[in-house]
Amino acid sequence: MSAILSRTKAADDLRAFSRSLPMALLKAREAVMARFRPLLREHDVTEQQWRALRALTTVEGLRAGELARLSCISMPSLSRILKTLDKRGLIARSSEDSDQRAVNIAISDEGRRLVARIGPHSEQRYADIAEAFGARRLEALYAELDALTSCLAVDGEIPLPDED
Amino acid sequence: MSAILSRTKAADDLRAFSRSLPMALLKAREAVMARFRPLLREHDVTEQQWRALRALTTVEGLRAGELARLSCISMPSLSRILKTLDKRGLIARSSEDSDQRAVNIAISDEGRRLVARIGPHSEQRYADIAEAFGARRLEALYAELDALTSCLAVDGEIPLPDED
DNA sequence: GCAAGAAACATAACATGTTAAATATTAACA
DNA sequence: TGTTAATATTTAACATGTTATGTTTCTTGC
Repeated sequence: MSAILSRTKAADDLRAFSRSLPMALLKAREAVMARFRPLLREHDVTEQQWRALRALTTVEGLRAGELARLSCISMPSLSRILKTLDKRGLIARSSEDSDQRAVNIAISDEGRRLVARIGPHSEQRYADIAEAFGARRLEALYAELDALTSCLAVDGEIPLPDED
Repeated sequence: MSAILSRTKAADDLRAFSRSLPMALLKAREAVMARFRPLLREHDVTEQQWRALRALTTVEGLRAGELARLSCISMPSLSRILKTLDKRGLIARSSEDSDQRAVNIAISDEGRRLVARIGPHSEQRYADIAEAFGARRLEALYAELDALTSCLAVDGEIPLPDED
């Protein structure tokens, strides 16, 4: 019976372990990304490269720090990613006149074409997810995720974009 | 006025961009992990090492593949992590008699002591999050995340642990 | 039994995450 | 003005994620 008891205890602990918030978020993200990764891979861009390019299509001429915040990529990673995107001719970098430290980044025509090629497919996959899970339900999940994020945000932290 | 128009358009696109499910999940996860990382760092374990150790306390004697699934770590990563944990004397590896390919992994006494030291603090941070966000609300979020994950799971995919 | 295929891990190669430190430039201020 | 502190970005070092491939060990069909 000790065997049974310990087995039961193990099962309970396991359930507790599986009920970890970071892991729940990780699994959900992984499930979502599984729908996008093949598409991005077909076009030889990584998830992060895609996020950066996508952000660059929304605002012309971003500074590195701004891009990092918008695309949720850490500066060290972004620094490497920009090097790659630059080599591939998908972006252009230029230093700012008013502040020589700053780097201005703009998407190139080729980068824009790449986004234009991938974009529609990405939107389609996104629509598939919304349909499978329920559009309304998905909106509610967004709201809860945003709430959790801002609820846990420390003062010095990056806030969510204004929801005016 | 063209400037105003383009600015408005950019703002709209930006909002659409920020409304990306992968990024919402990423931000939420990041906000949560920000509460745990300092603790883990204090004890010189990474997030993934912690997940592996924690899983190993729930079931004695796991095979590598099982541990990978339970802790949501890919086999290549786990392979490296186990090497590290082994070197640090936190786990023990042994080959299985019935199947020479399989590797049995067990947490060591020292590993168990480490988990015992960190565990309570981790639980405390977890409780803090539950209090800040609302315990009930957090449970609901779990349920939605699990639902999203299984909703998007492809057939060959790893299912969620049984919720009997 | 044995050869072909599957399974369980390990390794390799490249990209990214995380932390700390370096570099260059600007701002602040005594 | 010159020295110090702060800012923007980069680089370094190490750990992990992702994909592909290698290795060993079962399994299966013949």
